[in-house]
Amino acid sequence: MNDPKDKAAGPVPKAVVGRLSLYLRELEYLRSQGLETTSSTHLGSRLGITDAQVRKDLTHFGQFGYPGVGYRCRELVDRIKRILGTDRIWPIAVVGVGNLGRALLGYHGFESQGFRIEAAFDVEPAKVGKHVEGIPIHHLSELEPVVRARGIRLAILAVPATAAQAVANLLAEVGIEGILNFAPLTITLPQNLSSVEVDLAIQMEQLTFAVVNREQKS
Amino acid sequence: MNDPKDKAAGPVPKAVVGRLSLYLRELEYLRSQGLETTSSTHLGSRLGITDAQVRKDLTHFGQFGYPGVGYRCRELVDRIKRILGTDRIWPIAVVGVGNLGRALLGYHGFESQGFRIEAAFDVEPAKVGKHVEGIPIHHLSELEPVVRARGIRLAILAVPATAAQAVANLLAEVGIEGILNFAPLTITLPQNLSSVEVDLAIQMEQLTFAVVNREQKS
DNA sequence: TAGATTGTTAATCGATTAACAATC
DNA sequence: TAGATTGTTAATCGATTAACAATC
Repeated sequence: MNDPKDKAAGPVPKAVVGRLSLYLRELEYLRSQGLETTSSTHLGSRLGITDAQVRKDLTHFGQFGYPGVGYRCRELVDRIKRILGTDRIWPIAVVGVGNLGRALLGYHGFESQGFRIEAAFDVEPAKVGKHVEGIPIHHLSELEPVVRARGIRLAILAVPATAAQAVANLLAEVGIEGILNFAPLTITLPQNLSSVEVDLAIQMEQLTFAVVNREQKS
Repeated sequence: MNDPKDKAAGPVPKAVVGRLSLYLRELEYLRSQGLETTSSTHLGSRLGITDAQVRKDLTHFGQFGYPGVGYRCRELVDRIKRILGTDRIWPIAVVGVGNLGRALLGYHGFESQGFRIEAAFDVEPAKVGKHVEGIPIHHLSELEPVVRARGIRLAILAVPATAAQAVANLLAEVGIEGILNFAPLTITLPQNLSSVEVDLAIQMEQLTFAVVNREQKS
């Protein structure tokens, strides 16, 4: 059942996991184009990654390729999904139904990757009880029973920055294991809880830096 | 006017720029708490960054600190903003007014960091001509005149994946210099155009990987 | 077989950390 | 002054790339 080849031997650098997702995305694209096999060179080229890097990254998790042939797209997709944990459906809770939260409830880019938003939470009476995109909005006080009933392990945190730490604490209490945090601040969490930060203003700043400093590069 | 100390000598690693944004965010928080000075140790601690790293990062751009004293928060905020290019207001165009685009039009996390969404674009007749959050939605064919009239240099790409490359080409044609890309694919761009990718499904995958592989870490 | 491409080792490169003289 | 903290150099660590025998 659990092919040991899919388990990493040592600790895996974060950068490698990020590239794994890129490989997965690219492989799914290649498959949609009708390709059955690909090579490390081909796979990396559009992503700006060298062939050696692609092979090295994959060997963290086992052997996936066929010398002289390359990689079978379908097989590699399955393997990477298993490594990332997206070979199953993850029910998700969205906490905070403001502009961003509402958009995420309607975002269709999650489904195909194994994520299903099952419940939303807010504290505003005007929102509680309504449905958005078919997803029920519960009061935050309902968090624990809903999370338990639905087997939700991951949450998207889309509340205002001022409320983020308190809500994060609550998520930790009810046993949530991973948080995708859109609030623009560092939240402190118990170490048995993982988080990934998405700070949109910071992403924009990376862009302005690149634009402002471009002249020097060329 | 342009203090040469704010210019990097050599090329700056991408990771350094990312941390610069984190320092900025943390410094603004510290200021909101009433602190006037801080130290490399203090600044890095909440971010999980060593004092040596903080100092090293900053010295890429000049000397900002006072031995024995630390860094003056206000001064360092101003300096980092100048480095990132956010010491001014950047007018932004949002292209694609679906769920995500609409949320971004109402997202208030941009304003305080120097970004102002000035115009939105779509091709759906039902949307064109309307206003969302006070921002006018133009037809995509109006891109060039609006971008020129408003001095827009940056765009947020929030169109479906299938349209992303074509719209990106259009953005390049009208002279946009930077793109924040929410479409889950690699777009190819002329090299005088920078882009930053935000793929939400990939962020979720980083989270599932962390959750699924946590046991091994401890 | 010849050609292609893997997995892996060794070499290179770059980034992080430790240490400390200089400074306030 | 003594204490604190910087900027910077040298040492360490880790990640990327190059090269190539093994394999299909």
